[in-house]
Amino acid sequence: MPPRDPLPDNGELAAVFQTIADYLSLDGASVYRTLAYEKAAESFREHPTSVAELALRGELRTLPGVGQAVESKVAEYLEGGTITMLEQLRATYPEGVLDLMRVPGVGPKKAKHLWTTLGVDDLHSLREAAEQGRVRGLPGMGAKTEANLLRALAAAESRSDRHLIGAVEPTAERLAAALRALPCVDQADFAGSLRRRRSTIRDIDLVAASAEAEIVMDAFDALPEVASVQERGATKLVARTHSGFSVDLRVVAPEAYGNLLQHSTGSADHNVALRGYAQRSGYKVSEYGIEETATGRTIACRTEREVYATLGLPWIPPELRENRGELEAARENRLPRLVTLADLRGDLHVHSDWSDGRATIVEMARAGEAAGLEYICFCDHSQSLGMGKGLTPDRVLSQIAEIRAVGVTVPGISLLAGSEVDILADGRIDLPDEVLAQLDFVTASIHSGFQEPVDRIMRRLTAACENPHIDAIGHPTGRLLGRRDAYPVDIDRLVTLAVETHTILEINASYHRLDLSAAHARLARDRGARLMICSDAHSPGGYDALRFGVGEARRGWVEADDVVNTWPLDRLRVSRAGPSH
DNA sequence: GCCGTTTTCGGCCCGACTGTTTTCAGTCG
Repeated sequence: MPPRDPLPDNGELAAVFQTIADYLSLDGASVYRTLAYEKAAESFREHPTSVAELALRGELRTLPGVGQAVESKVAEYLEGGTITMLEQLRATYPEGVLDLMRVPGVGPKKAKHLWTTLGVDDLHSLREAAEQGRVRGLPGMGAKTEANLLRALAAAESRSDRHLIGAVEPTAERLAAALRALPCVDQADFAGSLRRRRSTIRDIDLVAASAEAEIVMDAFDALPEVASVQERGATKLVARTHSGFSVDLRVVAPEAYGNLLQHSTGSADHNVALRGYAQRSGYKVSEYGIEETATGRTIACRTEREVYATLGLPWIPPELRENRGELEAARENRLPRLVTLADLRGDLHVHSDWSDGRATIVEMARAGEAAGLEYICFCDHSQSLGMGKGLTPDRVLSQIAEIRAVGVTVPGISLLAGSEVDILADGRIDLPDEVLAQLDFVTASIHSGFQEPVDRIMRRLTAACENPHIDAIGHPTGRLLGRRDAYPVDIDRLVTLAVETHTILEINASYHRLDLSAAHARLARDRGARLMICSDAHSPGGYDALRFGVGEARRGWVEADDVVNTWPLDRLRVSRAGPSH
């Protein structure tokens, strides 16, 4: 039987094997077996080229975590679009039970129990059961569990229809590139919240410059990533991609491309404010041009810069367009000189396979060098991190030696030895001071006790900031976008503390975190706190995340000098030996 | 289920925390 056409992409294969893993955990399979399927899913997700083609060439087992069982299941899926074992699991458990496991506090055991004893088979029936007080009767589940469930469900619902920027951007980039490749298209870009670098995005806004809107829209409709077109007018269409994103495409004549790009980039608040400002200066702004009210003359702008220039303003970076003072700043010529990706000289938060990273110190060093970095700091987890992967004091000392040794063999990049040390629930730091003192740079993070009240959390953060060996606080609020809210942090007090103790606050660039958030980063920066934008890379490709961190920082009006990893290493070293240490 | 100079079986995934317990199961990182 010939393989399916078109071949499934890596994301689809990863999703299939992740689903098998989820079902197996529900089914009570061995943890190792479940983990094996998860590992295969991750391998597929991470692989840069087509996994399906790799399988057809018989080379699938070159991927880490793929053995005989996974290989034959991929083959089965490529042939028939289905896997017998998965179908059997589907027949046993309603698909909605898997959703239950994504609610914080519900794992496979509770999900299965909720289903077998209460008949709860999706999020909706879980909410009903909790509201009716039926959950608290189950063994191991009391009134508090029930209340936590309801809170988690409410939080999950309020963020349901937004996607993470890192999940959306590759699709948006491919679609924009496909438009640019059309002969009748002069220019095309994504606009909207994605261009403003918001951390979550509802839909993809695309704009194209062309005199042939019909042809552009026909071609777009025919793209392999486009699943269906819901609405279509003369210059605008709304479509859905196979990856589940909603896309708005607007086409305008090249003469007015700047107007459309500006209009579609938004935000709505920025545009309302801009139009008000324009009106007072005698202009009317729309996506088709700027009308001079006195003469009725319309000025079409090919570029966005012309739009702002026509109104007597400098170009405003998209990340600032939220009506949070950017118009006043532009008018008074005091827009910030926002930090850029090119400004970053180093990355102070990188993992290796010494803890939960997937690559060796050499591999991470080479990849950092290839990413254009001058220095990186290995901050592997300390002993309390689970999975037995955190480093004991002895292992930390061995790792320091290894980093020094590798540093000699990879001369193009400076390697620092650090740690991402846990701030334990009682405020203790997970490594003794004499070990911390050996390290070049120490970041302290909270990885447990998220439910604690704000004063307990603050006591822990205070202890970390006041420890002279600790240089930075990692992902300071612990939020996981779309999955988990921040633990309660009094950000005002944390920033004050950071300034007083010269502790750096991280903007963790992983698009699952982006923590500090833009709003918090702006507060920190206004108060003179030092920041760092770090990838938290766990693999060679992980440095890619830096651009998301830069986007979040720019939304927080952060300039290069506010960010210590834009500094040359010498300046960073001097500062570490400075007054606070 | 995967892996391998400790090698074809037996490790791998441990410790903290929460909420419910009267000694611990489930969840999370």
